[in-house]
Formats: sequence, C-alpha cells, structure tokens
Amino acid sequence: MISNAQKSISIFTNKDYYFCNMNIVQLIREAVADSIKNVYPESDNNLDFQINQTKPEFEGDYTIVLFSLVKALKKSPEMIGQEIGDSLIQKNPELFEAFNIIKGFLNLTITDAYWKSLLLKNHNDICFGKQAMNGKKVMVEYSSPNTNKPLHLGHLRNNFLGWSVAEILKASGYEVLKSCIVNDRGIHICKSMIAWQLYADGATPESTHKKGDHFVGDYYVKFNDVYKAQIAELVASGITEADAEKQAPIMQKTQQMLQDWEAGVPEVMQLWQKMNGWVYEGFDVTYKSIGSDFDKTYYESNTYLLGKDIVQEGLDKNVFHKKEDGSVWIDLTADGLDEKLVLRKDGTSVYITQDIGLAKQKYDEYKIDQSIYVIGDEQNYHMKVLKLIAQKLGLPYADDIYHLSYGMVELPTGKMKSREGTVVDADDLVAEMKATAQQHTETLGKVKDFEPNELIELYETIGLGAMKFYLLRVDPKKKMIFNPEESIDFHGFTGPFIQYTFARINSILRKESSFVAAPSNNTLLKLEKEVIYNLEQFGAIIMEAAKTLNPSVLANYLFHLSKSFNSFYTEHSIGNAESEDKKNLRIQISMMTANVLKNGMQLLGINVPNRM
RNA sequence: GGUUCGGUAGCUCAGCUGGAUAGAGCAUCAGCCUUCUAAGCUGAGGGUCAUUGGUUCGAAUCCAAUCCGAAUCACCA
Repeated sequence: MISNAQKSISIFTNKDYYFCNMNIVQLIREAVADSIKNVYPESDNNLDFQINQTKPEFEGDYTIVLFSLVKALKKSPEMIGQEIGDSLIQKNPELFEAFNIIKGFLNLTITDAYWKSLLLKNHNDICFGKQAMNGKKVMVEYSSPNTNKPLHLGHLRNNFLGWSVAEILKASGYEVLKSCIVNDRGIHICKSMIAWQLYADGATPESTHKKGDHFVGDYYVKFNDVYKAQIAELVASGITEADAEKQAPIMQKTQQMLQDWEAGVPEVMQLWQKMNGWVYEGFDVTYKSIGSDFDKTYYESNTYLLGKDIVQEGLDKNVFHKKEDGSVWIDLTADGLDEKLVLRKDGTSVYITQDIGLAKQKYDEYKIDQSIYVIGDEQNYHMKVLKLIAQKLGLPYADDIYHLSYGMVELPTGKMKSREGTVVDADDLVAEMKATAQQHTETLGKVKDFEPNELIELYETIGLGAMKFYLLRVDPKKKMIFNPEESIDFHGFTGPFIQYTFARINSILRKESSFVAAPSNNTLLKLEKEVIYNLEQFGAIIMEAAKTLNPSVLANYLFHLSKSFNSFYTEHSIGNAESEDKKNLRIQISMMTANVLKNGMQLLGINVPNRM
C-alpha cells in the first residue's frame, strides 16, 4: 500500500525528470494532478485546472487557477491553494521551492536547480525543442504560380508561409514533402502567347535583356490593353459590352489558340513550350533568391485530364448526377452550398475535378497521411467543396485534406491592382530590401573588414530576413497590410532585430572558444532566470506553431526571447562577470539563446549572420 | 441576398481552449555609448477591446442581435 508514494518518488527523483522530454507545464500539470489525488482522494481523477504564466507583478513562475476546483472540492480557493501548495513542495522539492496564494491564484516558484540543470543539459544541444520522428508523412503544397506573369508580393507570403510550415512540421516530427502545382495551361496562358505572336516581332528575353517571367508578363499586360481597346471600340459601334467581350478579335484568336493547344497543334505547342521555358528560367532565379524549393512539381498540363474516372465512380455511387446536355453535377445544397459542375457537357473536366484527381494522385504516389494546401482565402469556398466532394465519394484521403488559408496582402492605399500598376513585384522587392540592408550596414560601419562576397551575403541575409519576418509575423489567416516604409525599418519587432541579437551573442562567444560548461552554485538573478524561463518554452512553441500551422507564433516568441536576452545583456556583463561561476552560467545562457534563435529563425526560413 | 472571415492605442499587430491592473513594435516625449556590437537598453504619455443585450464568482475572449469592412457564391483557373 505504499505504491502511490513509491511511484511518485520513482517518477520525480530517480528518473531525473529534468532531462526527459516533457516541458515544464506538463511537469507541473502532472505534479498538481498527483497532489490533488493525494490530498483529496475522494475527488474525481480528471479535474480540470488551468496553468498560466505568472504575471510579472506577482511572485512566482507559473500559476494554477483554482476557481475551477472550488466547486468540485467544495472548499475555499485559499484552502485548496494552501493544501495543494504544501503537497507540491513536500513531494517535489526539486521542482517547487515556494508558493503564494492571491485571491484564487496559486503562484508557484520553480527551483533554481531546475532551471540550472535544464540549462546545463541543453545549452549546447542543437536539437533542443525538436521532436523525434512520429512516422507520419505530410505533403505541403504551396507557391502554385501561373506561367503568364512574374511573382508578386502575394506569392511571397504564400512561399514563405508554405516553406516555414513545412520546416515547422519537420521539427515536430513529421516527414514532409514540399510540392508545387504549376498552372501552365489555359486561357490566361494563351493570352500572353497571342500577344507575343502579334506584337513581339520575334523579341526574346535575351534580345531585350529581360528576365523571362517579366518578359512574358509584359505580353500578358499587352493583351489586356489591346483587349480593352477593342471592347471599347465595339461598344462605341453599338454592341453590348457582354457581346463585345466575346467578339473582340484578340479574344477570339485566343480562344482558337486554346483549342489548338488542346488539339496539340505543333506550332502552338512549340510556342507554348518556348514561352513557358522563359518563365521557368525567371522563376528559377526568383525561387533561388527567396530560398523556396520543392520535392515534387506538378504541372497542370499533365494533371488537367485527371479526375474523369472519379466522375464515373461518382455517377455509379449516385453522388453525382448527369443532366440532359451531358454535363455532370453534384448537389451540395443540403450542406448549405450550391449545385456544382464536375464535368462539362463536352466531357472535359473542370478545376474542381482536376483537383480531386490530383489529390488522389498525391495520395497514391506518396501514401501521405495529410495533405496541406497553402492557398489564399479567396478559395475557401472551392477548397470546402473539394473536401466535401471527396468525403461524399468516400475517398480514403478526404478527411486529410487541409486548406491552410491565408489572407491577402494589401497596401496602405488598398488592394494591389495590376491595372493601376500597384502590384509589388517580388524581384523588385527582394532587390530593394537588399539595398536597404546595404545602406543601413554602411551607415553603421561595423563590418568594414568584410570581403565583397561576404558583404553581398550579409545584405542578402538581412534584407531577406527583414522581408520574411515581416510577412510571417502576422497570423496567416488574417489579411495584412504591407507598408513599404515599415517593412524597411530594421528596429523593433523585425527580423534584423533578432539577427542582431544573435550576432552580438556570437561576438562574445568567439572570445570563449575554450569554454567548458560547469554547474552553477549561485542563485539566479531575475534577468538570468527570465531568459532561461523563455528558452524552456521553445519546444512547446514549436508544437503550438505546428498544431496551428502558424509561423507567427514562432516569430512572436523569438522576438520576445531576443528582448529578454537584450535586457539581460545590457544589465549583466558576460565576459567580465563578477565571478567565474557567473561567467560560466551566463555563457551557457548565451549559447543556448544563440542556438534557439538560430534554429527558430531557420524554421521561418531566415538565416542569422555571425556578424552584422 | 446566402455562406465564411474580420473590427483591440494615431498606425501595424499580439492576446481569443473565459481568470489578476488588456500587451508589443512603429510614431511622440525624456534618459543611457572611455566597459562584451546603441540594428540595443530604461522610462513616460496614449484604450468605451465596433455597438447593445445575455451567460457567471469573473467576458477583449463564449452566445444573440445590430453596424462597418473583406472574400466568395462561373460549363475561368
């Protein structure tokens, strides 16, 4: 009958719990649950209680909110707090050193020993915070460009988000495949092809010294200019606008070209391949510069016929129905949606059908457990329909389709409109950010001894870091405002702020190459403890970011950690600490902070420089 | 009109699984570089958490209604 006590001792003393994979909140939760069980043997085993970080104005590290226990245990909060607090300290002296009760809040102080051993164990562990592989496979589809125009600011949010989410999932134990579906066919592609045919006079990216994607994009713009003029002309001659849109000669040529493409007319195919080739060359440069990469690229020209067999399957299962003209539909009105076309009367598949086909192909090919689509929130309806149709068809991967929906990027003046030339081009923005980084760096003059190639790399690191951080620091699902002035500010809640914190730590650590970590015997000062306290949360933050597919959780955390370290850095000397013991401890804090900042930024796709 | 999402400081955003006096950054103002990188640190001012009602020990957070904004509702992709 001593098993209970024995058990708790074996968990909390012998098994050196500091070093297990559990985070402090989980440890506290178990310890409190255990204490409740011991102090109130009659109580329900699954009592729920909340653990918060203790507010700075109170004494303590973590706080148990007692109100929820009051009803179940039929005692006053003060009484419960006292009894649980006594029990916690008595049973887990390694973990808890003090407590106080204010109103219904039990504030617990964690022992210095816990913090110091956490630090000693993990200060140089580059895997700190990461989870072991869990055997699950996830595909993250992102970027998804059209081959008729260059990438813009909106694509950048998509790319950074997709890349970061993939890395965060890897860090939390998933095997991740990054994929991309290239929208390389369709009427919009034919528009730039027609315009090139009519107006380019044989010009090429080489002959005009233009980047391929921009070159092709110019003809897409040209098409729209001509098209608009032709419509205006027709309307002026007394034709309705709707008819004018159909009758405009350039549009009719484009429609014809699409048909020729689908028929495989050689000249059209050749032109198509040539122009897409130009675009891909341009995209390669852009992707390389922003650090996007893919394990698998799908091309719509290969996938647009997919899904037809599924349509037959749906008809057999009576999930779809055929109308008199031969078109196939699904009725989703019972689910609060509309009737949706899945196959045209001419037998060709539509967008949604292709997507179902591609979803199947991904699943068959890679046996993935989850399929994440990074797509703008304008497609919420489409993705909802996609998943619903897959579910109604009883497809095995239906429930594993997840739309990571993100909000549009707008400018302070409103939405980006290509017509008004307010679209922020990705390449331009990257160049501008690098130039800003260069300008700031030169003004500060701290790296005058750098070689030219080192400087270029540094400007890239800082400029891209600023841009990525700026786009990732807000909750993906919310639309965001891109303020050009604010984005080139490198102070405060920015990527360069965190990079700078890292660089400063590095400059200290460079001088301590022979460092050997040792246990500390001193009590922790407030700012020392605060940094360790924040460091401890890294693993929990990664898990939170993975669970919610939200890199902004990480961005906020890294900023908070940097602030905390900077306060500590300003207040306490590290290299010239008051004692060897303190110096040793503070170097451990510095090393661990550097590791967490570096690894955390890596998960956002941002590098950190050793000097800046 | 239906559906979905949003409205928090002058601006940009956290906080939303209900908890203590709602937090950051920018901007404004006042301080801190002979000492480890001042892209830093310390402090001040700045709020009817859209509005109204409800739920309860307690609401920015949950519920309802209203107002405002956005997306979407194609034989386009």
